[in-house]
This record gives sequence, C-alpha cells and structure tokens, in this order.
Amino acid sequence: MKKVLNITKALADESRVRALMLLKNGELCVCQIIEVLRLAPSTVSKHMSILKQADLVEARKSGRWVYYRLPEKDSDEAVRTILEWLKTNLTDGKTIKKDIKNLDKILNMDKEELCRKTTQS
Amino acid sequence: MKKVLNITKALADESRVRALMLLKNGELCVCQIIEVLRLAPSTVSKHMSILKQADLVEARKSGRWVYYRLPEKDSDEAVRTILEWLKTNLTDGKTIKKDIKNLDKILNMDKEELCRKTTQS
DNA sequence: TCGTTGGTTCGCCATATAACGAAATATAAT
DNA sequence: ATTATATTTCGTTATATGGCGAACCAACGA
Repeated sequence: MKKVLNITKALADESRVRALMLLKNGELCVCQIIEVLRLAPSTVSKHMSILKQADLVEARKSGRWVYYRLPEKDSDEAVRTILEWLKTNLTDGKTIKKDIKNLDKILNMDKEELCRKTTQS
Repeated sequence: MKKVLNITKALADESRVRALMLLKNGELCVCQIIEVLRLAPSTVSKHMSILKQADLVEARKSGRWVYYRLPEKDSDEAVRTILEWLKTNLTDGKTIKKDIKNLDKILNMDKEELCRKTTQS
C-alpha cells in the first residue's frame, strides 16, 4: 500500500508529471528540467526527490551535475507499468508537447550556454 | 493532462484506494463503505464523488441507497488500465485484506441490520 | 586556497485537502 | 402529513503540500 501511495502521490502533481515526460528521450540534468518547468531550483529539486522516493526516476551524479532518468527495463514492474500508462495517456497533451519543444530548443541552443553538457539521449 | 491528474489525484489517498478495492467483487452502497472505512458519512461521500469525477467508479441510485461500482468493461481504457494496475499491486496488502474480511463480515451479518440490501456480487 | 557553479536542505508562507458535524435533500415507511 | 433513513452539501478546522529565497554542500577552476 505504501509503495502504491508513494507512486500515486508522486504522480498527483502536474509539475512532476511534466518532469517525467521530459525524461522520455533520455536523461536530463536538473538545470535543464528547471529551464523547461520554469520553477525555482529548490522546487524542482524537491520534485525530483519525491519522484526518486517513489522509484519513478533514477539519479546519477557526474561532477557537479545530477542527471535524472526514467528507470531501466529491469526495474520494478509496478513502476514500469504506470510509466507506460502515463506516456500513453498524455504524450499528445498540449502542455507536454510544448514542454518537449522547449526542451529541444534548450538542448540545441545551449551548446555553449548555461548547463552545457554532453547530452547523449 | 487534466484527465490524468484527476485520476492520479483521486488515487493519491489511502481511503479512496481502499474504497476502490472494496468494490472489486461488486457494487456496494455507501453505508457499507462507511462501515469498513470507519469514516464519517460526509467524508466517504466526498471521497466517492472524487472517484466518480475521475470516472474511477460509477454510481447507481436505488431508492434511498446509492450504489457505487467499478466501471464496466466498455469503460475508458486509461481508467481500466490503472484499476488493473491497482488491483495487481495491492490486493495482498495487509490493510486491503483486512478490509475485505471486514466487508465479508458486514455483508453476512447484516441480513437484518443497518443497511441491509440484496447484495448481488 | 578561494571563488564559482549546480544542486540540495531548511524555513517560511499560501493554498489545497481530509476530516468532522450540522444542515439540507430525497425517498421510504408510518 | 410526519417521521425515519441514506446520502449529499456546506462551513470549519487541522494538516499536507507546492512554491520561494537563503543558507548550505560538493565539485570544479583560477
């Protein structure tokens, strides 16, 4: 029950759902998520930690950066299923589409700007 | 997005999840759900209305009673999938098992008591 | 070493939400 | 009609949660 509620509570917030959908095409560092969501770093950090508690994302630290990504194939069944559900049911929403577009812009433009990094999607 | 958030928010509460699981074996009237959850009628009513908003339950009124049930087979795909997910992931939890047991007791004992009715599961 | 940078933690405030009881509504029984 | 019963609606209260900025921590660069 606790596991399920951790997941549903984590998903019961628009910003967190948006963050998850941003990760569909590969890991991102926090500053990029911040850029798309346009929320304070502390806020985004909190959101990501909630997603992590629920095992909805995994984290990797590399130097000064922290990268978040969706869980691997071999991850928890419950988590995989619900992430699949999410993708299916809101990939074509207006907000999500716009977010993805913004993300692309950020990933491209930022070659020598804020938060530059080797983004291997 | 709104639809998804309606669903995840509805599922982000233990009482509501418990209520949903109670309905696994057929419709129940509000007073029976009240009995198992041991919450005030007004509280349970509110919970059920939130579940209904999210299309996670359907309602039927018969005389003084209102019966809630899980959606039919032909219901929304997103809803069916996530209900399946819920069942899979918490049927064997301690709380849920106890609830079901309590429910059985209530359904049997209550032949001539509070909230008696023809419970066709 | 010291400053800079990316991220997290902490403390605060505003809003949202769960819970209740009281009152309202609707339907059945007397 | 009046009363009783099942449920909902409303108003209130306590707690949870999202958001921010300030302070802090860790890692890199000068």
